[in-house]
Parts: sequence; structure tokens; C-alpha cells
Amino acid sequence: MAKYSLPRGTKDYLKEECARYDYINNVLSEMATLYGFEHIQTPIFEHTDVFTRSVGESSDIVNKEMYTFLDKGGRSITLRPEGTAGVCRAYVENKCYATCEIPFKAYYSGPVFRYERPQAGRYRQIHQFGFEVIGVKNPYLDVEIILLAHQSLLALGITNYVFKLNCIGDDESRNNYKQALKEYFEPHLNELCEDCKVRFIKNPLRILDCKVDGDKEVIKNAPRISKYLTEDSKNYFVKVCMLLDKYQVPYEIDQSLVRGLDYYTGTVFEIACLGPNGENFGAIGGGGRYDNLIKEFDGPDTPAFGMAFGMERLLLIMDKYNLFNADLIRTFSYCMPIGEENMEYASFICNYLRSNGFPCDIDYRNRSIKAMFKTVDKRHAQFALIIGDDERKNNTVNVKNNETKEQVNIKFEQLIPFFENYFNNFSKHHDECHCDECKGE
RNA sequence: GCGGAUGUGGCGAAGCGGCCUAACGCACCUGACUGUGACUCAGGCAUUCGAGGGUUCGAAACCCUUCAUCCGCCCCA
Repeated sequence: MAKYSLPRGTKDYLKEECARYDYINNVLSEMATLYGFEHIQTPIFEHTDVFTRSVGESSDIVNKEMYTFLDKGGRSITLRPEGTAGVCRAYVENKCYATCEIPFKAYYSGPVFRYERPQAGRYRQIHQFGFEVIGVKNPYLDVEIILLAHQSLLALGITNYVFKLNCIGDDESRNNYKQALKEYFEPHLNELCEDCKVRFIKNPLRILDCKVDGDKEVIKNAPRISKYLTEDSKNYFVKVCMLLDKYQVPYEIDQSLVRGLDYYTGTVFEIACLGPNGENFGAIGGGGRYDNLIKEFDGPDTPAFGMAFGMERLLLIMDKYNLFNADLIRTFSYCMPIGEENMEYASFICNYLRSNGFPCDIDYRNRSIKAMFKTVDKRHAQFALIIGDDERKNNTVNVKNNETKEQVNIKFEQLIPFFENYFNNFSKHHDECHCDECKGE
């Protein structure tokens, strides 16, 4: 066993897993671009109060899950537990409200940290791919982001998910509702768990999210937000639902959904997706409207909407459903020098191909042909280049197409034209062909 | 943060106080086959049982501590 091991709840992404991660990241980036988003990056740590003020004192994230430490200058620093707060801080700090196009549409991708007890699909360092739109309040926008998530999942091949949707209302609605909840729960305080007693004071909305008392009549019978929504909030949400119907997005309304972050207002959602055997790995993504957050960071009063995917959850779900191609990792060609004495020529060929832009790798271990062919298969190489005494003496390369198993002896100076020709035919085939294999590309 | 289970080579797994210098299967390496991937056959591949300590004449097995993983709760991505 290794003397040095990973910190709990973290993991190494080795080649295959990294290739899968990159694949998802690419699909989502392309989707973001399709919807008019631009890439931004913010630091993975911020001053602690960036999160306490936005994510909220009553949230579990701030209460018990943050990686917070003092830096050498005595500042309280926190590894970001989510992406939105940093984006909003950056938006205000860089005065994007004045210098950028409104709405400000940005996507980001990277690690976030939460100190939780690890489980399957749950880590302390996870990666989120998120989208934020700052500057617009319009049901069409809420729906645009949900559509973006919807289309992204379809592009990844994920199908059996559902958007759980709720409206937690504007300030007025929520204040009315909080008041009603307080009045309702006050006489029942003793029936609630310890956590909920704290929630009662800090944010009674949280009580609805409690699973400990989830079955208890008290919570079941609690007033519903829908009754306390202002006309505006109600109409807005109805419009959102109507549009989702129109676009045939799979969603259901879940009035107990309040989200674990305090900054949400209005439309909120989580994406639930079960494994092939009904396993529940938690939400694969979530988000919502946060109309007060920019103001909270001392920016102008600006509405906003955002969402994020959990990369680890996507990775897990896609793996369970076998949605990854087997050959995400591939080598175009692999040089097989037969015997030490052919190493020099083989190495020359390999570098020659590389300098002409054709990916190539070479076997350095003076192994048997059998062993090298196994490597060719394992690395999904398109071509095996067999280089032995005959080839070296005649300045040729024995090129074996690993797919068709056809083998030709090619003069050194014909190598590049040969591969160029191969590529041209390949893309020509690609353009004209409508077979299943090519359609998806 | 709470409750439960588990930890033996790259992987799966037997062994549950001495015959363990750790079975078996897969994978891997070498050769039979001086240059074509299969099959077959022969051989190789854990001084060591997550780590540290203790009990014992003797420990992978028993005890303690610790680390990690998995499941449930909580929460979410």
C-alpha cells in the first residue's frame, strides 16, 4: 500500500477518466457557446465573507462544509464551495454592469470544495460546470437556461432525468411566506429537531428541506409557498412552466424544494437522475434565480439566473449507462521497432511523422512483436508501423491498418502522402456518409 | 456530524492462531514461434496480508489505535 495517500474525499483522474472528463467538458463548452456564453475564470479561493454573505449563514454549506483557513497575512480565506458567488463578486468588482454587454452571460468550469462525508458520487473536491446570466429577469431566460441544461444532457446521451422545479418567490412573497411559516411552526417547536429549531430563527424555509422530520405531519401540513406568492411571482412562474411544456422539457413541481443556498429567489430547480437500477446519486445539477445577490455584493440592483452541473455526477451516471466511447484515448500510429538495431530508424520515422503533424508513439522496450501489437490494440492505434531489418535497409515502413488489417510496405518518402490521403478519404466519407456511426459526429 | 459494513498481488478472491517462504482465476512478462496480434504448452509475477502498536513460543487471522473505502442518515453536485 502506498505510503502517501490521497486526502479523504479526493480522487486522481488518470488517463481514461480524464479523457471522459474532458469529453464532458468539451460538450458543455460547445453547448455554452451555442447559447451565447463566454468562458470566465475566478479564483478557487475567496475571502470567506464572499460566501457567508451570499450562500448564507443558515445554509449547511456555510455552517459546516467550508474549507476555511487563515492565510499568512491573517486573512480568512475559503476554498470556494460553489461557483456563483465568485462570479458575482467578479462581476461587481470589474464593474461589468458598466463595461460589459448586458446580459452578462458566462460559463465556468473547475473544482469546488465541501467538507462532507464521502460516499459514492460524493467527494470533498468536486468539479462544477456552471452558467450564469446577470442582468435580465424574464421567464424566457429562466427557460433558456433550463433548455441549455436539457439540451446538454441530451447531447451527452443522458435521458432519464427530470427537472424538479419550484418557485420560492420574490422578496415580498418570501417574507409573507416566512411569516406564515413562523406562525405555523411556533406552537410546534418542540416537535422539531435541533437543526430545525435553529432554522426556525435563521431561515424557516429551511425547515421544509429537513428530512429528519420530513415524514412528520407538522411539516406535511405546513403552508405551501404557492399560496403566498404575489400575483407577479405567480404569473412569472406559470409562464415558465408553460414554456417548459411547450418545449417538452421533463419537469415536475416540487414544493418542498428550497435549495441549500440562501441567495435564491423565484425559480429554483434541481436535476434528478436515477441509475439504471434505480440508484439515487443525488442531483446532477441545479440552479435558479438570484435577484438579490449582485446588490448583496454592493453592485447595482441586478437580477440574475444561473445553474451548475456536477461533473462527478455526470461522470458516474454516464458510466452507469455506458455512454462513453471505448476509445476516447487513442493513438494515431504506433512504431514497433523489431530489435534494438532498428530503434534508430524507427525513432527517426516516429519523429518525422510528428513533425509533419501526425500523432505517433514508439515502443522503447525492445519487446516481442506480440507484446507490441497488444499495446497497439490497447491504445486503439489506427496504424501499426512495423519497422525491422528489411524496412531499415530499404527505407520503407510496413504500415498495418489496425481496423482493416491491411498491410502495405511504403517507401519513406510516400509516408506523408499516404497518411494525408487517408485523412482526405476519411473526411470525404464523413461528409457524404449518413451511416449511424457518422451521424453522431 | 451520526449509525452500520469492509480493507489479502494490477484486478477478483481463498485462507479466520502453526502444513502460508499466502491457493485459485483474470491481467501482465518471457519462451516454444530469428518479423504479425488467436489458441496451446512451459515458466515468471505479494519476503507479505491498509498502516502503527499489543497479546502469543508462533498472527493475514485475536485485541487496541489509526487511515481509507462502501452503505444508510443529513446535505447536495
